[in-house]
Amino acid sequence: MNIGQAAEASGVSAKMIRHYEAIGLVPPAERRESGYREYDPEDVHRLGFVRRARDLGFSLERIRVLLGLWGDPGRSSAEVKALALAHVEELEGKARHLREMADVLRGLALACDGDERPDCPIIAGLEAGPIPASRPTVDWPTSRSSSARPPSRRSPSPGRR
Amino acid sequence: MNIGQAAEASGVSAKMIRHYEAIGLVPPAERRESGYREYDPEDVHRLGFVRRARDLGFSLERIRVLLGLWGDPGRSSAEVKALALAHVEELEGKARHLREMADVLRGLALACDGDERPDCPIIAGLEAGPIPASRPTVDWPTSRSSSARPPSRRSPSPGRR
DNA sequence: CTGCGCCTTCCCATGATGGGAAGGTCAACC
DNA sequence: GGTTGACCTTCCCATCATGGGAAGGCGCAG
Repeated sequence: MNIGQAAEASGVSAKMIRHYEAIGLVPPAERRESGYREYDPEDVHRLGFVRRARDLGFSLERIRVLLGLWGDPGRSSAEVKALALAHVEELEGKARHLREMADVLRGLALACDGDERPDCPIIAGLEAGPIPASRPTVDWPTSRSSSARPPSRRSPSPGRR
Repeated sequence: MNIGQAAEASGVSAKMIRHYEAIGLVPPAERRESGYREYDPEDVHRLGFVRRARDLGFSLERIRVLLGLWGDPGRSSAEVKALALAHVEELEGKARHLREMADVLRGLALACDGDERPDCPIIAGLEAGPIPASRPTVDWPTSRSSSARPPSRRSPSPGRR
């Protein structure tokens, strides 16, 4: 079958199939005399494996390892499990991070009236670091009128250039 | 102050400060005769705003909007709140997605003995379709000999597309 | 033979960030 | 003064996974 059919059958786009071949994630497909790639069910099966691993959030590099384990008759399920659990940790870490950001932002939004007035704790929070424990927003000598209307046009610095 | 100092004070790397300037996220910095960029506290303040917005997961394009709202005396807090809440939704959606993937994978891992034997439901799950419990019999020639592609059989269905 | 759809390769773009090279500037120290 | 080392400048490349599109070749129905 052609790459288009393999793509449809596996759920991996033709573009990606070529890419996976180019980076050596999957073995180079057979070629017909015309140069067309030729796929058999085994190839499609492998591509489906890759797609499902992607669907579970595995990076291509990890999938490379998974493919190796898949094809290794002497693999131990422990290896696979360890890889999977490490990945689970990673996914959960990312999810936690996203949720934390969402929580902080929702906290700010809750304090925001959401009316027609400009006063807004969300903006205020972004202005003066609500995010705990990151970097203390240096209290630079706000000598000039910079404490209220920041994004105004550039104020003329004395001298220079 | 130089870009390095502005970077340290704002928590945004010098590299990124230049980048933000290049894409027009922040106004071009003043230049000294030498070509060095010159930053004042207001610039640092704005960079800090950007960094905190990034820390909350806003994309640079959204931060562009936020900066506009920040500097707009006529903004309504409702606008800001709407933007923030939309972003919260997005963050939570992503978090949910990650968590779902993690759950599925952990489910597979729980079913995996993790011993010396090669049998592994994780691999099996990746091999065959949708994760749940269903298992459409896979009877492809799963010869794991890596590249023994036996029958280069011609696909009998000519009508492409 | 024509026409159309598929295939090929090659280049470019995304978003946010960083690495590093080649060369200019600043400030301090002897 | 001269040297040195830290800093700055621009420019290009890489990441990660994916896609868009151009230019040209192949396959098959009509």
